[in-house]
Amino acid sequence: MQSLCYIKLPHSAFPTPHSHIPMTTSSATYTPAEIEAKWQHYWLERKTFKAVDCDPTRPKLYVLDMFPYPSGAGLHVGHPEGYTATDIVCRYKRMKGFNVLHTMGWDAFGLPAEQYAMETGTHPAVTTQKNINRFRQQLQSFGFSYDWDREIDTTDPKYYKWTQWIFTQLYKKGLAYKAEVAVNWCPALGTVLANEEVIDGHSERGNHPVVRQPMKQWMLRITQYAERLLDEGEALDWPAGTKEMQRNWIGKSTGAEVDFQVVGRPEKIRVFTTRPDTLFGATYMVLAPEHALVAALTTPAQQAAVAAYQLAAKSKSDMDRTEAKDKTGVFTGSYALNPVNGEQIPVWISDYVLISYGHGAIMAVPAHDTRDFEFARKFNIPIRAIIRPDVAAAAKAEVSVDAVLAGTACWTGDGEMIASANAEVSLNGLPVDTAMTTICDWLAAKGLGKATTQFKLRDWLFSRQRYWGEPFPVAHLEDGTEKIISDAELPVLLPELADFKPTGTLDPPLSKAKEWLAYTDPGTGRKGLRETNTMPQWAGSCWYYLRFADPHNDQAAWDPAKEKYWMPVDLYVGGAEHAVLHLLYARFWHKVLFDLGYVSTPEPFKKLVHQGLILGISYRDGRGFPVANDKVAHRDGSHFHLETGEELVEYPTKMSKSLKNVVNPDEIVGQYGADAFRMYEMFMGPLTDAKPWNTAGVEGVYRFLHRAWKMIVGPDGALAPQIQDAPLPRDQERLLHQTIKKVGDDYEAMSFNTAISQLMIFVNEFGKCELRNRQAMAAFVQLLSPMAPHIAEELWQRLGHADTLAYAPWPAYDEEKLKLDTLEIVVQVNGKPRGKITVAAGADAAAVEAAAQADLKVQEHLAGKTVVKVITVPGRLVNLVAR
RNA sequence: GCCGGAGUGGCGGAAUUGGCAGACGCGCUGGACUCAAAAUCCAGUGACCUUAUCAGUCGUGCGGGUUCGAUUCCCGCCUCCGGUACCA
Repeated sequence: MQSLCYIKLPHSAFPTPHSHIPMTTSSATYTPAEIEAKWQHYWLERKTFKAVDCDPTRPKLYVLDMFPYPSGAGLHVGHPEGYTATDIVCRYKRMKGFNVLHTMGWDAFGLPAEQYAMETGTHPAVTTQKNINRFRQQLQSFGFSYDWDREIDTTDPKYYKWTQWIFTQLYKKGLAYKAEVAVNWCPALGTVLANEEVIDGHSERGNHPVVRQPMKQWMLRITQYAERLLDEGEALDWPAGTKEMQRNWIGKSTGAEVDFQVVGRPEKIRVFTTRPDTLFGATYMVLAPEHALVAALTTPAQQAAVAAYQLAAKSKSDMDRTEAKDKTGVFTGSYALNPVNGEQIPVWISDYVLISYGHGAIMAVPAHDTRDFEFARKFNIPIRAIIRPDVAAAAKAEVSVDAVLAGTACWTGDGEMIASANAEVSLNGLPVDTAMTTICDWLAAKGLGKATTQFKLRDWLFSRQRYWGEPFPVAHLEDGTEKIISDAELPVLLPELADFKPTGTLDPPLSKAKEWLAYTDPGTGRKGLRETNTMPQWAGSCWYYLRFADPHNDQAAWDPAKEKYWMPVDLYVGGAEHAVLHLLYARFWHKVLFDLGYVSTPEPFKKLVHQGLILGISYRDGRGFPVANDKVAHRDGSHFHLETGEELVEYPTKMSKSLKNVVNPDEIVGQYGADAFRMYEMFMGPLTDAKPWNTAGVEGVYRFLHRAWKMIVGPDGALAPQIQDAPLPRDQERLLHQTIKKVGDDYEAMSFNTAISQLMIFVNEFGKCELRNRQAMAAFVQLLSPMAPHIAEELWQRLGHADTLAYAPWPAYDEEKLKLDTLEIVVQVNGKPRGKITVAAGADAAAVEAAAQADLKVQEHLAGKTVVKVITVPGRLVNLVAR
């Protein structure tokens, strides 16, 4: 493919268009509303933050926010937290010379819009557009430096055309298939429900019973990528916890599969076990109730009990099953042969064995597995110890070795193999790993089993019985064949249905679109029906970061040259709630696209950061019950119940409508301005920590911005008279250079709260000074600008600069100027600080030590003692150890 | 239960490699300005002891340990938050 890439001149090379908002302001006081409108207008109109494709002259930086679902409620204070952090990084890096890609879009397909539509009769497309407009307006009011020309919307046919195209790529690679899968079917509502809409086996709305109903579903073979998703995730610069969660989700375990011959029948039961070394301890087997062999293995006498159990299991959701604390099960009446010792062991069914993992059947070793132990105890099945517990380990775990050997206690730890031998092989006395390979070799030689690997990860259920999603590019032809829609026929438009309510049958809403449903193959003229399932919300968010590299391309999903230039995403910031699903699905698609040669990197997101939750302030009474904020009176720093007068305790919780502790960012911006809002969000604490919102805290940064303003703007609106070109005194110069270093280092580390502290220290000092060097003021404004860009642009302009400061080179600091002439050294006696001495910066250890010993206070503490040791930390302290 | 993260003043938080705990901000107290208030500015603000100063003792969830020295490292616990759920 030929590159569509071209080099554009930076925006400043073009003449500036006219403007309706005055581009010079002269007010003497800090008026956030006025200057924020002015600069937001300026940036939008001049496209200040346009990312330049394939610019070879600058290093690129792709900084991505998790794009929001544009809900009807608008943004809450949690959204702008991560967005502010990335905006600071972007603005900082532009000044450091990077070509920054920073974009925003809308993950706009999904359930809430459809539900809202059904309640109000408004079409989801209408609600979605309205919500998007609101979100865009809100995000622009924060002054985020997005390249708005790259805005994308997953519900736009120009976008989902390519979502469908990627599906065709997966399909052609054999990674998409249909399978019978149980869905949550609610007969009363006549619809299929998503897992999150089902609570305790009942529908979230209406509380109607929900049953598990098998249905043909599209599945994606993510399991084929399990190993690579695991291995290639290791090296990523992601939070360790997130990588760990993905590892657990993928859930690789190594072990063996073993065949057990059914007694008196031709069938074999295949099981997966991670502990083939415990085969001699297997005293029964368990099949999942849904296992295909259950019918064949059930003896006439057990028929009724087995059927009843199967029925009960069917009506339970996975959740119900796992919440059951007591083990349940039914004997099938059949026996199988333990391959290592030829013993006949009973075959049971129980819902503690899951049909979807391994082979849906297990060998049970009750002596050394807690679940099997509980089951065996309940049903009086023999328990045979084949590991003698390590004495020390057993003592530590408070488990009696004798009890284990007697089969009255369970031991899952290490120990010595016993009673594990047949005529051909013995595991007795072997360590676990050797026993494992020994038995696997024996099983393989006898054709009874082999070493193998299993994953917890399942294939991805990819279809939804919903209206508001991407239609599948698939048609079912009259001759029974399935056709994947050709690229030329894409997009398959979502029909504009007026009625998209559930059909009352298992057919999805799209089956109501009669005209749309009829499909004729443009090549062969063959007729058929379109697929009526839609894709899940994950689909659009699986690749949006790629589209941002080339959002308007109608010839391809993206231009390879642009993809190669911008990818991978250098920094991705978003909530930890997406740690597994979104991030794993996106990695999966990316690897498929990589294998197909459409993208240039095997991993999409180089560095990942999760912002912490912003909590609301809540109150609870003496019994610990929460009290909604509108029922709380505040007096003298204490909190009381409006009705009962009881004193309440303040504590942080997740913001919720019911507690009335949700903070609306629009109100904060309206009252204090976007700059104060942004700074407070960053000042609350470390980005990744959960932290409580306290509106009083906004006052602090708001006051700081006022002080910063007054440091530079005089009472008449002109520059403060203290601002001059005279050189900086030594102390001020040191503070300036310290501040440049500290703020830059903190931005690199995304430690914004400490950068703000340093800027506050700077203003506290310089605000007092009668001489304020103009260059120092300009540098300060630049340091401030990533966090508070509006006030910074305004002050920059007033300091005499004609152009935006967005690309003004970041100030440099001089290591030499950070140094102090004299140092204050702490003198400790036996580790306790007892005095301070002032020494010249270059003083040698002996001189410092002598000065320390000479200090009067130190001498008091040394009285009657002998200094036996002196520890000197250069430039910091002297510790005199005395006896 | 398992996995991950965190416990520091009245509150949010800071502290480089183990080197003055509490930067910065909120709140509070006192003062200046004002007819008064708000705003602003100045000073103080971990606890205890002391009339106060100077000084001293204690202090980073709890109990131990290593070290001249521990918020930081090690061992054992407690509490809170997030994730996960019988994965053989």
